[in-house]
Amino acid sequence: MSTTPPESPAPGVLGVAVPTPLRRLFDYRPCQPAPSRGWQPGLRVRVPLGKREVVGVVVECRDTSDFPLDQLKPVVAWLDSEPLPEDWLWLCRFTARYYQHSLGDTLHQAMPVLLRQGRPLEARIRERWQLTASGRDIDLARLGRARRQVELLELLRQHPRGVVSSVIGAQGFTRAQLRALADKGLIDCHEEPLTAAPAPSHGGLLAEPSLSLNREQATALAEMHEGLDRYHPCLLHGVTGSGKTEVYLQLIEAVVARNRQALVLVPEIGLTPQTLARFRRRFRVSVVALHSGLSDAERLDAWEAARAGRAPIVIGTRSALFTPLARPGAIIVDEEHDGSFKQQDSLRYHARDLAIARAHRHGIPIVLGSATPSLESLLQARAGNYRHLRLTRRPSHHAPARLELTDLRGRPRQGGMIPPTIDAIRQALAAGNQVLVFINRRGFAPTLACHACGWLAECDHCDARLTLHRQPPQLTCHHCERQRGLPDACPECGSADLRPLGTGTERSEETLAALFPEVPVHRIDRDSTRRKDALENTLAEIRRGEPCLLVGTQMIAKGHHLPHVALVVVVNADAGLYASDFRALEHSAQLLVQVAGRAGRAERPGRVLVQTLHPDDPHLRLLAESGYDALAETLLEERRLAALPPYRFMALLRLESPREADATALAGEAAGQLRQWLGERALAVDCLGPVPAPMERRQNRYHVQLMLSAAKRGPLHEACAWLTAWLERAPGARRARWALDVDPQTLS
DNA sequence: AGCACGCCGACT
DNA sequence: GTCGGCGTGCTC
Repeated sequence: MSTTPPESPAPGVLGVAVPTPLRRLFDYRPCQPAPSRGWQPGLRVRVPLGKREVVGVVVECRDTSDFPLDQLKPVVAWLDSEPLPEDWLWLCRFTARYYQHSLGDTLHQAMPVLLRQGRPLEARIRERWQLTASGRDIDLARLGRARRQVELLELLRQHPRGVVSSVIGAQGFTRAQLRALADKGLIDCHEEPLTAAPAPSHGGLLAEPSLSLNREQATALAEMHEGLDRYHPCLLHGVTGSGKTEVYLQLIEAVVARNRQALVLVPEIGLTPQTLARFRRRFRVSVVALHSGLSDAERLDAWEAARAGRAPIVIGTRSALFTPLARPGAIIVDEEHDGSFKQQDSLRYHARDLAIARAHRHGIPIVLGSATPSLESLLQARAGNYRHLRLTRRPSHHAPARLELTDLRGRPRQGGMIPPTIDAIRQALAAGNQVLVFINRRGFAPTLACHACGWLAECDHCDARLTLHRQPPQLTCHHCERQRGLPDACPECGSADLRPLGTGTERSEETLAALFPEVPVHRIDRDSTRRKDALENTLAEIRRGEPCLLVGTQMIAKGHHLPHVALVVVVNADAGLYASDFRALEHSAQLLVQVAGRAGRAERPGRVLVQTLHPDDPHLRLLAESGYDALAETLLEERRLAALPPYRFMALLRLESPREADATALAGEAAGQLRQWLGERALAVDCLGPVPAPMERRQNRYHVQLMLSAAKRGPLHEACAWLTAWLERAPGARRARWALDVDPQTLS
């Protein structure tokens, strides 16, 4: 710190954000003594709240309160002497405001668990032992009979940069032996953070050389290089296999070379050991990965290292967006169209959108990468707000595999597949290739039906069919996870003629195993990969390249390189074609392209067979014949004509209650009040509803919604702010749970 | 959200 | 007699 902060008088009141859903600050009196550098926004404090004590964050320091001053409780204790980073605080405040969420709750979610619990924010320390000059020179014979001390010296001689005490302990040396050598002046130790960057070694930043770039990649990278010191959003729009990752790596290289940090966000399914390994192989500096396997302590270490600037490269999923950075240099959002960037409960933020805001605030470049960009990002690029950088070439020089639509109508199916499909699989296997069969439904069959009376197995708690599973045999609801045993007879008519209806991954696996007994069949879905490492083991087996069949859900479509797959079969492409959700087409096109991209990645062109009941569907045909970009243009135009996002902004008020009437009544009252308020101010915001949610009953709760939309964000935001304030005060608002979803990703 | 209080039904 | 169901209200 070069300058001391201007002496400000001790504030009489602290506005504290506490972890409750209430969208306001709670005021407290400062405690004695004050933190050494005075009271400042960003300090964590322990405060009394009702009957309990919670960890809050000071947000305002002032001298007045709307609450009676004599009723203010004092802060119990401060937990930081230095505030949490200002940028981080800014990001949380922006997020809370944009998504109409409580600031206290937002701050809590943006913090590692241990900070929420009041743990101090400091680097954990370890000891590193090294030889002193005399330790280096001494003749080992002079240590006499102290055999272990000699061995310890020898160990340290092999490691000129020192050895940490945990390693020394693991080798069976004792504290006493260390002390003895230290007392003789032969060794000494210093303390370093547990997450200390490896000492700079010769050979520079890279551990392996960069790959050479083709012209398009080089152009994209040069474009990014030009804007390293300013907000510079780029849409890196590159077909599968066009080398987006190499562009990311070289951008990161430039950022780290300037002593700045890079933050990389990947979809939930994209943070695979291979992805991580590729980053770690390339750089000599540490790559901090925030994945689900970390303990709370490791998460805090990573957060602290990033905040202190010791982590040059941070990579993680959605929540990693909230990692503080001491010297932000660039943000990369890979597969920016992926749905997992939007949190679907509680604080419903979109990490990609917040990443844009964050990059803007920091004044740094941001790269959104995708083979199938979201319509939102495409529109921004088209409007000139994002630089549109295209990568159209694949190193293998094949065009990406074409989708071949095959007509399911009137043909017999086995495991969901028609004879020509099965023939194609046979040929591909005979040629020594691997085949991927994609079905976006896990389980054996989507439901169980009575052939005598038409009864269907339905969930008691949701408006949904139960999925039939074979391993283990039971009926499961995929919406509430309830499980039931298989009935022996139809509960309606008593008939024993119960049959599976439709096809899931288990059933295709079974059919394929019977049809092709000579090759192994690997199933990859949430059920088969529940065991830890199961997915990685299966993928390792597949990468060996022996002919085999892969059956899986979208889990297999995303992120994995499967170079030996020559044929991809999409069992049913129709799910997204006629769904009620306006984004269903966009998402299913992205998924189809993603799946198709698995075919022919190595030196062979691949085939993609897409089975459909609607081979003449214009959207499907456009996708198959002209590709994603052409379809996206059409979809954009349709959205514009229908006044839907991204041409209009939306917010969804979701209400739920065990009694339908409670949710509907509250929604109706809120709608009435809001419409009146909108009318008085002549605000251009539409309010539709209350309408039942697409699946009205889930887990025995009834879901109702109110849809707000507007051509401009401003009025919509105002309406949302007013609505949440009204609901928070409304007397009957506790009869139903409610949540506002700004920029909803799905309407269900 | 927690966590209290408070008032009515079936049990050791 | 009390254990406990969830309606209602409050948290600086």
